[in-house]
Amino acid sequence: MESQDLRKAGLKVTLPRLKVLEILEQTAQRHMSAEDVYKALLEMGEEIGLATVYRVLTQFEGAGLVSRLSIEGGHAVFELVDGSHHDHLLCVSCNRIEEFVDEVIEERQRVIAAEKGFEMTEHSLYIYGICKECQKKAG
Amino acid sequence: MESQDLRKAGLKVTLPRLKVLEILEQTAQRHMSAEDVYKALLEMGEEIGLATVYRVLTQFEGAGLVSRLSIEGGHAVFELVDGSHHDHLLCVSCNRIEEFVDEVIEERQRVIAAEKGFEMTEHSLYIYGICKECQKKAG
DNA sequence: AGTGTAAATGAGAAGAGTTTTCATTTATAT
DNA sequence: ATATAAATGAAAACTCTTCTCATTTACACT
Ligand SMILES: [Mn+2]
Ligand SMILES: [Mn+2]
Ligand SMILES: [Zn+2]
Ligand SMILES: [Zn+2]
Repeated sequence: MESQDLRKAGLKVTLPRLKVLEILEQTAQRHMSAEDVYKALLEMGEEIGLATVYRVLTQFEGAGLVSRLSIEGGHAVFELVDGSHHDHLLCVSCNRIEEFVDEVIEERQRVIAAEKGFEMTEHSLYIYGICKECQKKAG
Repeated sequence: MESQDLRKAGLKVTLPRLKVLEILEQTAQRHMSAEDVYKALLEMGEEIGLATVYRVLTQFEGAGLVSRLSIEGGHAVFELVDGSHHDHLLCVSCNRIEEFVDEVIEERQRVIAAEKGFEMTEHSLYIYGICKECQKKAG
């Protein structure tokens, strides 16, 4: 029951918020742009404005329910937070997104930040490339 | 003499291109937005349009003379390519940018891409945090 | 040096993605 | 039920960047 998650975040339980959560939970694609969410809502018969979708996603991000990927050149993409941090591989040809966790990289980042005297708050790591399927298609 | 670099890249040797190169070479700040370059040109007395600055920087990027950082939420930032690849640390408080190279991370990225069947074309890694100076100021 | 032609430029319009504004509606505490 | 603060929708605004198109420029070839 996600009404509780909303209340915990200090957010009123509204239809747009519940529906956006529902989309994020039930969608086949884990990573969705605001536009994707907006269209999924329309297909579901919910006429929720795009501005509201942006607002709600941003609030969810603030509440730690959702994380935002800022992909080079493109739209922001959102995904439900499900506990653990991970980074991403992106196919530049078909936009497929894969996830990975690498403790070696995570640790090196901490060391580098410490060496430079930085108090690390976060990091963003994207590996761009051509996925297996797209390599096949290209021959 | 950088006219040669331009010619090698198949670009005509024009005043805007020479001046943008000059700015990038002589500036104190290694990392500059298009706007920064534009303003530096104005201060130098060169009335070169912002659209031209964007065009020239994008062409320089294509020619491998310049690389572009896509920083979360903000403007793109450009820097002269000087041989080796490096990644960046960014202070979220004062926008200071520091550079680092870490072969362990570079290698792990190759391994991860290979494991996922990706042909890696590039990567982007930013460590966000608070720099030493800003930590002092904040107490 | 002069000429032709393709490329480059400047100014402003357009574009994409996202945020803001503001009048109206809604959730929720009383 | 009522009051009130918060949320919403629609459109406008915003920011950064690219495009359009008329004019200018670089440079290959006389
Ligand atoms: Mn993910
Ligand atoms: Mn750099
Ligand atoms: Zn692909
Ligand atoms: Zn700082």
